[in-house]
Amino acid sequence: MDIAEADGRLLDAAESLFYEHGVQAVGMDRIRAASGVSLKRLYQRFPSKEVLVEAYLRRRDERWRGALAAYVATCPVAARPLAVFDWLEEWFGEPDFRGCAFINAYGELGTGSPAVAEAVRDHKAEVLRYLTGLVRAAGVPEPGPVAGQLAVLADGAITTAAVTGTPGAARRAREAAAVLLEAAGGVTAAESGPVRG
Amino acid sequence: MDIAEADGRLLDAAESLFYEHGVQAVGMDRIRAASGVSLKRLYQRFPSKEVLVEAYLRRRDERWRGALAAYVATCPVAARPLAVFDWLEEWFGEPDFRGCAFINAYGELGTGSPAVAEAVRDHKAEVLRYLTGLVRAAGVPEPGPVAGQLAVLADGAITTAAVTGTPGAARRAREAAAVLLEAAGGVTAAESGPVRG
DNA sequence: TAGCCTAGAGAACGATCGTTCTCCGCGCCA
DNA sequence: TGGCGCGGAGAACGATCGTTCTCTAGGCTA
Repeated sequence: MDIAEADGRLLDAAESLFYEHGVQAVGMDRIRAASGVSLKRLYQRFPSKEVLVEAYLRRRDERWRGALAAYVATCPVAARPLAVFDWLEEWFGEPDFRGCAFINAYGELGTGSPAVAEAVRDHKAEVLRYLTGLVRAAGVPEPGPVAGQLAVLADGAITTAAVTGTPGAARRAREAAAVLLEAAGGVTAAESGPVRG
Repeated sequence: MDIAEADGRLLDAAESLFYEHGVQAVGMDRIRAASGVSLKRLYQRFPSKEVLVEAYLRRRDERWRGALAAYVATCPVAARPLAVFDWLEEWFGEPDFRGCAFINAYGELGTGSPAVAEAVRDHKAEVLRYLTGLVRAAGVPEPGPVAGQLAVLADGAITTAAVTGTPGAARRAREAAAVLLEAAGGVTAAESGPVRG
């Protein structure tokens, strides 16, 4: 097993275990068992648990935003801001959905680990940047405020869906986003039609 | 020290420590030290950490909703749904603000503790009930959907404010709520004026 | 004043944590 | 083929966890 594969296995195991059970509830030995990588190699590649947690968050950030962007890119430009919420609804329906990995990690470790806190802030900032681009491309003249509102709606939908265990919050957030986009933009984004349902 | 005072001191210590550092990062002995209540009495009143955590969440739920309702009740009926976000903004500015205690606890313990998960769900359900009453009293003919949207906005604002460390998300959420209320209601709730600023 | 119940202080217990160390077996180079 | 070094398995270490137990001091009743 080369280094790249070991890293991949470790981060795969870390992601599924940390996301499902929380960071503190998962010991390093459990990650060794799930990954099949020895403890020695684990500590060679990630010299402490905090480093592994940060690496887990940063890789998840890239993958999560990549999956979102790939879905959204299949929609016409004017429909893309609302398509974000369609993608969220699909995500909420997945059996292992457990809320926002970043908010969960921040709540658990934010005060104790500056590295984790920064990774979480970076993720949220990137998402806001991405949403701002979508809103601007959809024709809203001043995209900043609306993108911020959409980001708040998305975060709220994620946490609500996690706690209730149902994906309904995505629909409510989508409808709210449609109203906000129509109120703020010169384009009738809300009328561009639901991508799903 | 009688039982009531011991309970109060234990829950005070549990709340400040669990909320600031997370549940798993705080040991029972630290709660003993912060409360001044002996370990023996602690376990007499709360026979396990999970019981203490659930009691902490349920007391915080009552206090949190009580403080919100007390603030909102000082505003005219039509302005109350938006006053919720003014109260959030004040809360976000407090130095010990650390996000939503319930979402944090759920992210940390939700999959491992059904009692905690239920306490979190109960809290969110009570908040939604409260918001629905506010929206109905403000004259919106069908308050359910809008109240759900406001709940999503509030949760999103809380998590965004926690991660960014700034209270600006409350303003964005308030503006979004104003648009949604005006779009849905027969009353010009958005025009009832900001309570602050 | 003598005996008993309660409560507090803190040691003790077994488990588990993050991290390091030991030991052993297998593959590479002379 | 023989010595060497890297990697895996897992024991070991010190710390800390949730929980229980021991010991002692003090207030109440007879």
